[in-house]
Amino acid sequence: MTAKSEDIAPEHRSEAQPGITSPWNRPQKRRTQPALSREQIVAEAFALLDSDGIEALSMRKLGARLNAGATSLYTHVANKEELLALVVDHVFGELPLPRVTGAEDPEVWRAAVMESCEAMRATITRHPWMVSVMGDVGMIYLGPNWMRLSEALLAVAETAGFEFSEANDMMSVAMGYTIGTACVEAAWLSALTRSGQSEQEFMAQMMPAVIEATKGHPRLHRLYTTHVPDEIDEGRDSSFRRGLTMILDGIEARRSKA
Amino acid sequence: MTAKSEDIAPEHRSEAQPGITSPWNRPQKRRTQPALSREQIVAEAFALLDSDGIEALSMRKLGARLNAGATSLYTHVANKEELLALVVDHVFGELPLPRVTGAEDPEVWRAAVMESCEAMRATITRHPWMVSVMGDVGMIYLGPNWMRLSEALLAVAETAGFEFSEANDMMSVAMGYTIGTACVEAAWLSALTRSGQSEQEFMAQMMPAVIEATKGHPRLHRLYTTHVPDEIDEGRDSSFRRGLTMILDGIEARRSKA
DNA sequence: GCGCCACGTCGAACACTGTACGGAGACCGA
DNA sequence: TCGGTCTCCGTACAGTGTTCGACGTGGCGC
Repeated sequence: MTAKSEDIAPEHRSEAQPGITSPWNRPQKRRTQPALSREQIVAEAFALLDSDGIEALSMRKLGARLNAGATSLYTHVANKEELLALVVDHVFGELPLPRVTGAEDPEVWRAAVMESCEAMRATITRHPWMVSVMGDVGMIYLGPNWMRLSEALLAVAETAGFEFSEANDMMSVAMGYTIGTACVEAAWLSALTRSGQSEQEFMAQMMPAVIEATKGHPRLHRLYTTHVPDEIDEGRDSSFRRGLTMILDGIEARRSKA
Repeated sequence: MTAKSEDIAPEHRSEAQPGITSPWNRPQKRRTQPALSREQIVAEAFALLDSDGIEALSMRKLGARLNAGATSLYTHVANKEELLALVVDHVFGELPLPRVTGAEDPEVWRAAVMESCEAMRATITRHPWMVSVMGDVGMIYLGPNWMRLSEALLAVAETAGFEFSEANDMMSVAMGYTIGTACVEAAWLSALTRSGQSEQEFMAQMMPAVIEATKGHPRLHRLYTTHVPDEIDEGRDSSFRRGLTMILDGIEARRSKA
């Protein structure tokens, strides 16, 4: 489990009693198998990102959490960017795959796409550091979990009767909207988290700046002062769902026209 | 213009001819006004980002390009994050505002929204570093240029006859889709740029990995092997436009139903 | 004219970062 | 028993963002 002193409790490490060798501090049976693994590293990086955010993830801190040296990680991971790519795909692994069976029914495929998009959005907003990461990591669209999800969505669209290129269009529109919206929301949420305040407090504190900034912009002024406050949290959920519904309407209309 | 030697051409700097004082190298009229300005710094950061990418932007390098010390920047900008926020809004300043007049005509408002979204997407893909930046910078939605644009889009929707909250929904759907799509594209483009190859070369080199990754995913395999190659560049443009059209269809349908 | 103060600039320093390199130890097959 | 290979990690390097204090200058009150 640990790397520096395998299977020995911390209080019995050789550093604690230098020079003396006893049955308790003598390193025994060292490393029959690698102490670190890629999965372990990715999982711990994930946990660190979730608890302390993106700026807290350094190779040294991650190594420390694994009871390992910073440079040990490089035998399992090429560099930090690759690690981040692995973590992102790991997160996508949390997402449930949409059900394909029965997708001939418009109600069913719409619900399937809707659920997938909502799950994706929930995942991104639950792990707001993903927004920073996705910008730095160019290639995440070849990760196994992302591919599984894409394939399943294409299968849903195909079963629903979409032409191949239509299915592709549908998927990129729905996912594009989902990712864009979720990223904007996540940026807000991570600013919120960094401030350490509740959303109400944060907005109250932000209010003077908002009023100043919306000077000369009556519609935005109205939007920020009257519209936002009364639908603070699930307002975002329903807004997202409304948008996605409109998009699916557009997709369906286009198909029935053809 | 420069900080170390104001208004003296580079070839006449005192470092070039140490000891000798002549009318050309003698520092004259030192600093009647601050040598650096926020606008200057933002503009130079913008240029540096465009030419060398996000990882090349450091306070020291930026200072050097302005013939100034790194720490001098901090009198004009609180920290790097604030600088990035300023740069992002500076980029949004490039965007043309949509024309509001005549937006009662469905053809007109659709074209206006379309043009704004296409301009936004073009800007993000032309400056791919924006993707990395938007993740780190929480608060960019109070920048003057972003506000100008949002207000104008709301005005278009209002003129088109949308209810206030409908107008807001429309804007967030269209912009969410645009930002999401553009970010995905920009991530690809910046990976492409980093590789230093043409898109064809890059894809050819990537092909084995793609084929490996799409094993067991027949639809993705077909998508990546037959669909992409023949629409390499403006394929993305037309794909984006198709998606946006479908979205606007959905928006319009929802409105006429109500 | 003189003194003073505020302001913009910057060198040095601090605490960190990612990662290349080489050594050290332990396992496995011969 | 002897390499060879694999994993781990201490050290080191080049860089990062940012703080602090010093320094020179220009403008202002007197």
